Amino acid sequence: MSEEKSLNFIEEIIEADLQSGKYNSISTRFPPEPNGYLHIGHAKAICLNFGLGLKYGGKTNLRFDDTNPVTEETEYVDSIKADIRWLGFTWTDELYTSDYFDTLYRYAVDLINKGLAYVDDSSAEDIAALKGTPTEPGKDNQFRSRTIAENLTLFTDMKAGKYKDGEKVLRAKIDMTHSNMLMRDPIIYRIKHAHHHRSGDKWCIYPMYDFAHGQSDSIENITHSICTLEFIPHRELYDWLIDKLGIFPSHQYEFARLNMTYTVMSKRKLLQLVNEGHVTGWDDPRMPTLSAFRRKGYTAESIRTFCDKIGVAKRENFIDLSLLEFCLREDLNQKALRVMAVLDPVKLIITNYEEGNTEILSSENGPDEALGKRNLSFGKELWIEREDFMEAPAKKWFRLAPGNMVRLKSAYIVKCESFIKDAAGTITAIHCTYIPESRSGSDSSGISVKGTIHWVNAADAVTAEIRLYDRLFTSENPLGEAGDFKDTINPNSLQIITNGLVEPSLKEATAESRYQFIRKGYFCTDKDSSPTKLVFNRTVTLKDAWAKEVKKN
RNA sequence: UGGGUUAUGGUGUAAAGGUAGCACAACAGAUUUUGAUUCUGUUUGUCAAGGUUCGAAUCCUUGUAACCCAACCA
Repeated sequence: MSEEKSLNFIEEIIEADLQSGKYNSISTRFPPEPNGYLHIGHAKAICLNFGLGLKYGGKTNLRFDDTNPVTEETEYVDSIKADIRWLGFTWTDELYTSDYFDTLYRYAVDLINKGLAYVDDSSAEDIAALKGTPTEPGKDNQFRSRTIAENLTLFTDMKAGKYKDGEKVLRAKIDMTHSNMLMRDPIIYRIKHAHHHRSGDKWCIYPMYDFAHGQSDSIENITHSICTLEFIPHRELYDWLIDKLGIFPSHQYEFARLNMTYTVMSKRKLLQLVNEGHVTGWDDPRMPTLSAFRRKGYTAESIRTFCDKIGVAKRENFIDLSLLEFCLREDLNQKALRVMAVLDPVKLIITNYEEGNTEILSSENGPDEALGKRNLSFGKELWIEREDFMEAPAKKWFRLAPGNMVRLKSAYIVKCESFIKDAAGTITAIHCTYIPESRSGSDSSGISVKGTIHWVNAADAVTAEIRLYDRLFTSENPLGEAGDFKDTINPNSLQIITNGLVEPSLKEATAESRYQFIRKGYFCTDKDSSPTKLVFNRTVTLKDAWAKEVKKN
């Protein structure tokens, strides 16, 4: 029986609210600013918000928090929608804070009329100077005492475009000595003569986050507004504004954002990686963005499982990348078709196999019989992985070595008789004999070997480009290192193999098809791939007990 | 040194005064035509010090540590 999963603290709050009759149903929202691509940290918030909506039969809106026209673009809006859909969630309503600009403006006027907001002519520096510090209270300035009528006129003029950027701001009149810095008369409207991706040039004043977010939640009747820990200090202002405006009381709850080893999760830093060319774009498979994970071959299912496993709490966390990879492998192990591909080929010649002979062998497509079988051709000359041969075998080595026997996956047992080296010492061919009675499925040889290796038939192998991705940073915690986080960028995060050889069944591979290249890892067709030039991305390696063995010695 | 938030194995996350559990990681073994998968087992923990109690991760006291807050960003 499935064990009862304990509730996270937000589910506990919701169940209590539902039980007490505070709400009959709940509403949540996912509120990204369209100023970048979604990353794995957003996936946690998406799974939380949409998951809650699904679990408690409530609605979950997608709301673009687009109050800053200079950073936001339609490209980002589109990518965000695509990523959420890919993750497998459907929003109730697609909304934009910019659609509330008229309402928000009325709210601001309302605040002025209540004597709770004023227009301030100070410069940014002057405002900062009078704001005080966490340990020292701030001070009032002369603009704070303007009359309601004057404030109304000035604010109308701000809206009408009579002032330049930065000349004036509208501030909430709260308390310049408040212990919470955010309550020291926060700026709620600023002047920006900028083109907005949706409202165009209609506005030259834009509300700040604090004057838009809670109000938008309220307008949408969001019951549980979930955000990350750093917004805790904002909650007091969030509640203050809702109270003074007398609008629907949404409530804010905060959880700890996701941090993960070997990556960074801030949009600003990711943008830097893109702009400075450390990666090829937001969907470069080394990025922690959802579009990058998708391109690299991750399944949406695995990311959802991951988000479920990491839980939701209020304490700072630092999750092992290996947990994500575990979720991925667990899923891919079920789904990925098994095929053979040789990344670093060396020729294997079966000396006792008849010249020109070809036979068709059958191989399973995966551990699940439902995945079926496919045919493979086999002949005298094959390609095998260079690293599967060792001239002087190590301890516990059970792959190919002089005099050693291994099985060629789904084919025959072969014995290494000799090998050829060129002048530079590189092995150019390995000569084997095969055991005709050892054919897979009808093995009567009675021989058992410890090693099984993959191969492709030289007669019909197809060349492919194979991109091997590794973590982007060498440090577990790039931000924790002294110096710039970019100093820890892994110089070997991408290795491109141009002459990989894959079995011919892969010729028909379509974009985002997922495979397991037997013994090498999970791979997926890249969007750059075409029938004339196959390109595969390594999604993740297989667990490798041999590599560990080697490391130990 | 103002205010706020948080402390449970290496990493996450449970335990609502009553057996510190689960997952990942690590380690050992079995199975294996992928050194994969699967299976079995092992190691490791309540921030500290006091107190209340038959009994404390949980309650109380006093400390300690980490994180957040001084953008006309969100």
